[in-house]
Amino acid sequence: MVRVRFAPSPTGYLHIGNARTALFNYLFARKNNGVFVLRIENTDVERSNSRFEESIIEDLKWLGLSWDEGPDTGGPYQPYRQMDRLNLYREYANRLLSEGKAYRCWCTREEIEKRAKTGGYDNYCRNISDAQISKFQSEGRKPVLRFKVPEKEVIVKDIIRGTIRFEADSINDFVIMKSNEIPTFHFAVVIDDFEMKITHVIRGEDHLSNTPKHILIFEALGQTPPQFAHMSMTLGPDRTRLSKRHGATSVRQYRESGFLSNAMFNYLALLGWSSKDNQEIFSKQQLIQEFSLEACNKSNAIFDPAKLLWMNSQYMKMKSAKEITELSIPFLEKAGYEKSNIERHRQIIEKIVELEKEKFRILEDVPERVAPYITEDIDWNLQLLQKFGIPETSKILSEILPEIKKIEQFERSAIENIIRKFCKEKNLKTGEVFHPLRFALTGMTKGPGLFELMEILGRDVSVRRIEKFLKKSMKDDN
RNA sequence: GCCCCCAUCGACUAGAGGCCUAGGUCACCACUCUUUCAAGGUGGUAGCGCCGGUUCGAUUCCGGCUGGGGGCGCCA
Repeated sequence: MVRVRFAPSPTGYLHIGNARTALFNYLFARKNNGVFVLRIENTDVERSNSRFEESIIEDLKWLGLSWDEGPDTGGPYQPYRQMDRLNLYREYANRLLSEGKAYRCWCTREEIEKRAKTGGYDNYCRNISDAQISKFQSEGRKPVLRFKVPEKEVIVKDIIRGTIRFEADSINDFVIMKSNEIPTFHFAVVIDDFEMKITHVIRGEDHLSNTPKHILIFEALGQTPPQFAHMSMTLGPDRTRLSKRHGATSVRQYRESGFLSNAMFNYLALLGWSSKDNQEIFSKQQLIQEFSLEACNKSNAIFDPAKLLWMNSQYMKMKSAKEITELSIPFLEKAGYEKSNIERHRQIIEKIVELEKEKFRILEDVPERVAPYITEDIDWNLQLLQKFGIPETSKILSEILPEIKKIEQFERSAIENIIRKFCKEKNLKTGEVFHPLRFALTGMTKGPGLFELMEILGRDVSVRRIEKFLKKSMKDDN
């Protein structure tokens, strides 16, 4: 039975890179009918914050990465939390201590730095006398527990990278229990991974160099290490680690600017993994079907928001107008429209969305294009009409207005007939009429087809807007 | 400083010795479609880091160099 885990530390929002790690774990678990575990690694009491834990969980859910297990609380699955498992770590730590595989170290950071020229700790406390220990104790020092690293070469067998050897003396005795009796990452991960019967550790390459430490702990505890798969890292455009200065790097930020969960899911899967047949758009099911660790790329990948944007536009097209409308509501509210106003215009919004759907890249694109249809006051920026000439277009509009008023069935084909007839009679190019008309009606130089647009607006609103526009353009002209 | 990983268009990648005149996608450019903005269609620019081997033949195998990334914390 395949069992994998995603183990974020709640020290910030869910990062794009972490989300990708979570995704790969998830895909691997689902592909193999395995179990996906979420474990919150909150042993850094200084930096951990439950606020971040909550946001990470929300974002994982949003991405559709659901986990399958949790501590026994009776309710829906909670994640495992390391701070709830301290007794467990202490138990194993004591065992290593009593077996002589770990020892107490009393050194201060300053002392270590002073002694060691390069590299880290010099294993000073491995063999100190009882007298020294009493002295340290009497000074009130709190010891840490260090792992006694055996002198042996460690071989890491990695699914993605193959076999990697680490020299015998490349690792110093490292801390496994801090002086506050909380385990360090290296220790807690190992204990949890075998306690949770994790079969495959899929994580970022930044942990590759730490893996020998982990393997050594597994061995000291008489456990067989899980299989490892170290994924390439996600970098920013300047090839350095993706970080805040690269702009939006959290899942949350993309979510809030109107990216679709499925698009993000799909895009992230393509970062460091690809199918053999050039396919780029995958449903979640297809991704689960096709995914394999062996097909993962070894080299680091640069996160490209432009391709994400394209991917998102593809998913926007796939959604129905109804869905897009529904999803847009928060963005319309954010753009300043009252909830009641949005509800009142719901049908109209949906119609516009239907017409404009393939033009949206993200949900945040919706409000602008929907605006003229849910608000009364149009703010005409006459500059935009400059190339047609304000006086000329005003003349055309005042001439066509009576014709529009006369249309009985105010629906697109009737409107089209009248307007095209008008163009012909006046010997005008269609563009000379269509563009000013669209502008007068919506205040925009872009939008749906003119006739569809007018049908949606209705005769009353259309007439009123043209009249209002004429009034404004005359005034500006003088 | 020591250790580890990586190396194909600007980006994501296909390629697992001859199928490569290096393929696809994003971005970019041009053309096209068109009542606008888009979308779409067609085409284009652009890449195997360098030096040695191995081989009849290297993008593909080996070594070195260079470059990039990561690790060496009482952070995870």
